[in-house]
Amino acid sequence: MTALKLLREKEREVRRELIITAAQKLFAESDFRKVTAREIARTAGVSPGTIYRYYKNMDELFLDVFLIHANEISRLIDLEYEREGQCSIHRYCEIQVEYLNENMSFYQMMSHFMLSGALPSETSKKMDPIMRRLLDLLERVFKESGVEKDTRLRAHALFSSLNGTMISYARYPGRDLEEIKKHTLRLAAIIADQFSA
Amino acid sequence: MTALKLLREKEREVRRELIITAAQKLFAESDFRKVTAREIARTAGVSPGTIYRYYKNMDELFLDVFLIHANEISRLIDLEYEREGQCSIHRYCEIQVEYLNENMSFYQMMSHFMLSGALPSETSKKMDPIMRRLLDLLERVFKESGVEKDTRLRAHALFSSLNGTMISYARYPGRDLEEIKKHTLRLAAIIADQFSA
Amino acid sequence: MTALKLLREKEREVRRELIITAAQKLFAESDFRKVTAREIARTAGVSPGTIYRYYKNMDELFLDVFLIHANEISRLIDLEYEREGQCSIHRYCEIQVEYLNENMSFYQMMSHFMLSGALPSETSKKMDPIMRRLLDLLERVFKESGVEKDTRLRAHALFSSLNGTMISYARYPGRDLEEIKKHTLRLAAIIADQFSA
Amino acid sequence: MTALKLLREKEREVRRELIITAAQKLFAESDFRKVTAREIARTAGVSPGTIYRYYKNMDELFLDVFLIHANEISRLIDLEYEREGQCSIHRYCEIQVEYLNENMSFYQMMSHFMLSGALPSETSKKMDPIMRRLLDLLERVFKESGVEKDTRLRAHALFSSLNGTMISYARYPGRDLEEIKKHTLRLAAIIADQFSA
DNA sequence: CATGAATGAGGCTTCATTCAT
DNA sequence: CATGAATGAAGCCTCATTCAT
Repeated sequence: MTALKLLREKEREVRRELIITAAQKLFAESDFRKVTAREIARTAGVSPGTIYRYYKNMDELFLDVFLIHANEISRLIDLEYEREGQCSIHRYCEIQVEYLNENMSFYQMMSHFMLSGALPSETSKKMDPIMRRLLDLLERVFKESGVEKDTRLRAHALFSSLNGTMISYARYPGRDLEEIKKHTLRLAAIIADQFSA
Repeated sequence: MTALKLLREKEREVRRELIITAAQKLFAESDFRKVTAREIARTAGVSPGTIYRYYKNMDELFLDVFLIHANEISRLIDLEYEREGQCSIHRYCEIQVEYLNENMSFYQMMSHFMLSGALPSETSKKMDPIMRRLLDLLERVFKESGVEKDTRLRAHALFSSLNGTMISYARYPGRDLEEIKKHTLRLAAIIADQFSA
Repeated sequence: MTALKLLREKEREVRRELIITAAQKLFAESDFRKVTAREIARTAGVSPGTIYRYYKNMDELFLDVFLIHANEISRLIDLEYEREGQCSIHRYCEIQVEYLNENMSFYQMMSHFMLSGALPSETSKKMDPIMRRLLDLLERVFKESGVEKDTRLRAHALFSSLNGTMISYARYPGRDLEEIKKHTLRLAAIIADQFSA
Repeated sequence: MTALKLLREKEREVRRELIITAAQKLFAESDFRKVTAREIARTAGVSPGTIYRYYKNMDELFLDVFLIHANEISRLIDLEYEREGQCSIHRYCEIQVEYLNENMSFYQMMSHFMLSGALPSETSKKMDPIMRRLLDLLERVFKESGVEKDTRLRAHALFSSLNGTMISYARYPGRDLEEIKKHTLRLAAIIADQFSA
């Protein structure tokens, strides 16, 4: 009885994973706004209708991908603490920008949601705690680096500065991915410098 | 003959202006991605087909609006120099963020282009000199503020940080435009601080 | 063995009842064409698949509801006879129209079936005896009211006239349910008058 | 100038006619609710998108067909007056029922709209005058037949009775179109009788 | 050169029905 | 026999772009 239910839930989780993974894959390949429900379904090996058993609509799926990304960055910071016992502002910037370089859909979606006008309350209800957690981590980084004033505000400023850097240079014409990574990391280092002062 | 030609060109310029102005107006009123070619045509008082005599496609028109915005920021900095004889990093940040607050389509479009994948070479050919001019100005601001090292890189970093700030908080759920302006200006001040160190 | 079988059948009957009742409830709440199989299942507390153990498809379920309605009208006429020993044409019209006012899905479904093109023979096999019984009753009403000629035809005519009245005025724009009831009853009275001549 | 405009309007009218005619043709062939926008477009020899240049949505197209039917009935009555100088209740019923037999989509649509719940105000704004005109005509028929009391109400009652007859017997299982026509005309005659009393 | 009607591919989503468990 | 997740065809409609006038 319970075993069956567990199996069901497991399967559900697996299929959801399938869909999300397919979505992420496609988003990574090109502009996420161009990716269609049908494509995701095909890539995930499910039918279009199935997506809607897991997500009320495409925006919900987008949100999910976005939140996964945000969580992953948090996890990377956690990991840094675990491994090194600390995380400098420099290191934080590096981690975030490296992550963004490899997961462009994150700030693509950030833009998507941020520029979409008022988000449905349900959306922001899901988004808020996860973003808060990320900012908490960043605030901690500041504090442990000796910054005492306006740490929350600085966390906001730094986080969005790094995103802006990516948006501004992510696909700068005439540069390939490797160059862009270098450039954005260089910019990140400068920004880190400034924020460490 | 030549007079006629001039007249023709004049008319052409006027119509182009009409279209651009209509587009800007509509973009300002809402999310630019929701604005349709027909709407722009209607607002401009021309037919949809006419838009395509002036722009190969919608993206070209977007680009034009984008470049106008970039130029306007440059002009604002110029103005500051004319009026005050100087422009501090603080003042620069203030000007840019204020402008962005009132012209959201600028960074909306920046996102649009940056996230669209490789830009057509023609696009970047138009974009480059104008962006370069803006960054030149910002570099000058740095230099005159006593910053000597990595001024170009810092210009890049600052510019994109400010944009990122706007994208991240432009439509923060639950805040009205006035609050957002205040918040982003506060963040801009912090960023300015950091970059002035 | 037999006891078990009986139990099984009992259970089957109960579940069928559950489904039908749920369907009727939902049909009563809104336009029956908008009610989905899933909704019915959910309301009945069964799974969507279960519906198909009892009905080959949705149309069969619709038919069942339709027939229940037809039977209920018959029963109301029977009741009238039991209580009053007679049933005038006027009274008949009143009963039918009152019933239709409270069970709009009846003539909604009548329309549905009648307009669907050729009904499957199985459908009409189920429909025929029940409609015949209703018309028998109405014929009897005519006969006992002293009408002798063409009673069957008149029964047909009266029955469908009353339905038509409802369809034409059921949701007359700008009138509420109470007004519609009044209006249709007034029309029914007129029709009754004509048929009593 | 004006000539061109006139031509344009002419063309517009022609294409609209094309669409409507295609729609009517398809409606006549089967259940109008099953007819899709694509089918209509294909039959009319236009693209799906074109339909939406003429109608805001499918319901508007349905409404147009409906109104055309209503007008045609009115015109048939007018014609009868022109030809015969009068129109008896019998004749009226005959005309309506004959028309309905050949244009089943009329009462299909009547049902569709009537059962759809509150009609959009724009819909009823278009519908009202045309239905009123038809009822005016029918009222005149009553008056000229010597009926003096409740003529409006009787007009309502008669009109909807005839529709109901069609809905109830239009596709009565096991009868072909010719039989149904005969049967409904017979019913119409009876109804006419009653209303003439 | 402007017009603007027509195009038609393609988007999202729904829902009756099936079928493995 | 019930379940309910998955299916996938099919619906409506939008909108950038084209092209005959």
